[in-house]
Amino acid sequence: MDRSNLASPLNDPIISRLGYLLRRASSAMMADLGGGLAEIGLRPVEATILILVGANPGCIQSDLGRVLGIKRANMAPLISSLAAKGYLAKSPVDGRSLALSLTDAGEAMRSRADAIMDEHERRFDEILNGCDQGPLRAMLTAIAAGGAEQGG
Amino acid sequence: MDRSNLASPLNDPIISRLGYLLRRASSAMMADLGGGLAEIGLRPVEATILILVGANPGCIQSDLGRVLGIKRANMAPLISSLAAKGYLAKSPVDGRSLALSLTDAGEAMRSRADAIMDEHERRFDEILNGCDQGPLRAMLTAIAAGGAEQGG
DNA sequence: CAACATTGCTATGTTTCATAGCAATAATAA
DNA sequence: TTATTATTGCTATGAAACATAGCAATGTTG
Repeated sequence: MDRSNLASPLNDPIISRLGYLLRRASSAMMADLGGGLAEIGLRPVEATILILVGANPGCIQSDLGRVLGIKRANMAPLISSLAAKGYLAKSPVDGRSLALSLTDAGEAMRSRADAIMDEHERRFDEILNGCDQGPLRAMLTAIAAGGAEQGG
Repeated sequence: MDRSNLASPLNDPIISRLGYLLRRASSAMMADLGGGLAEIGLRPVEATILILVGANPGCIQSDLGRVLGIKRANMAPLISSLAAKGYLAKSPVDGRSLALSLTDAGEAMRSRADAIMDEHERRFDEILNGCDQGPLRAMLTAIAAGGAEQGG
C-alpha cells in the first residue's frame, strides 16, 4: 500500500468545514472553562445555572431550562444537586412550580464562578487579539438561534 | 418572594458571553448534523472518520486521531465499529500500526455522508445569508488552535 | 366539571471525550 | 547486542451534556 503521500500533514477535507471548525472551537473552549471551574468543584452547566439564578432570584425552574435550552428531565437532577450542596434554595410558589434563589454559600460560589468565566472570556481576547468580536458574536447568535428553530 | 421583575425574558448575564454563544451555536448545529447523518446510520464522528480516511487512504489510525483530536483510547472502538460494519479495512503496515482504507461499502457511505455534510454547510449559508464567512472561519480556527494549545 | 397543558421528576439511553493501565512492537542509547 | 524508552492499539471505566418516554400532581381552560 502506497503511503508516500502521507507525510505528517494529512489531507483534510473536514477541517475546512465551518461546522467542524465550530465544533472544535467550542470543545477547546469548553475544556478550558471546565478546567477552570473544576477548581471550585462546579461543572459548566452548574455554574451557568448559579449565575442565571443570581441574576433572576425567584425565577422558576422551567423558565431557567427554557432560557438555557435544558430539558425539564435534565433540569431536575441538576437543581437537586445544587440544592443538596447548599447553593440553591427552592421555594414553591404554586404547588407545582419552584422558585429558585441563591443561598449565601450559593452566592459565594456564583461570585467565584463569575470571576472564572470572566477570566475565561479574557482568553478569547488573547486568542482573537485585536480582532473585532462583534461579527463573531453576531454570527454565533444567528447560528444558535437558527439551529434551535428546528429542535424542540 | 418578589417575582414582579420576572416576565418572560429573563435577565441574562450568560448569553452575552462569547463562550456561551459558541457552545450554543455548536450544539445547535451538531443537532442538525446529527439528525441528518442519523438517516444513514452514522454519527458525526464516524462520518468524519470515513471522510478523512477517504481523503487519505492507507493512513495510520493514530495519525487520524491526532488530526481529529481523538484519543487513541476512543479511536480504537470507533475504528473497530466501522470495520465491523464493513466500511473500513485495516491492514497492518508495521506490526503495531494499522493502515486504514475504505471498502466499497465504506466509499458509498462516505459519499452519502459527504453530501449530507455539504447540505449541512448550506444551512450556515442560509443562516448567515449574505455575511462573509471569512472572519468567522478565521476566528474559529484561531480559537480551536488556541484552546488546543493547553490540552494534551 | 371535564379536557388539556404545565411542572417537576424518574428511569434510561446516546454521544463525545477523559484517565489509567496493559501487551506488543519499534526506535534509540549504552 | 542489550537495555531503555516511546509508540501503537486496545480494554475498562467514568464524566458531562443531552435525548426520549412516561408518571403524578397541579394549574388552566372550555
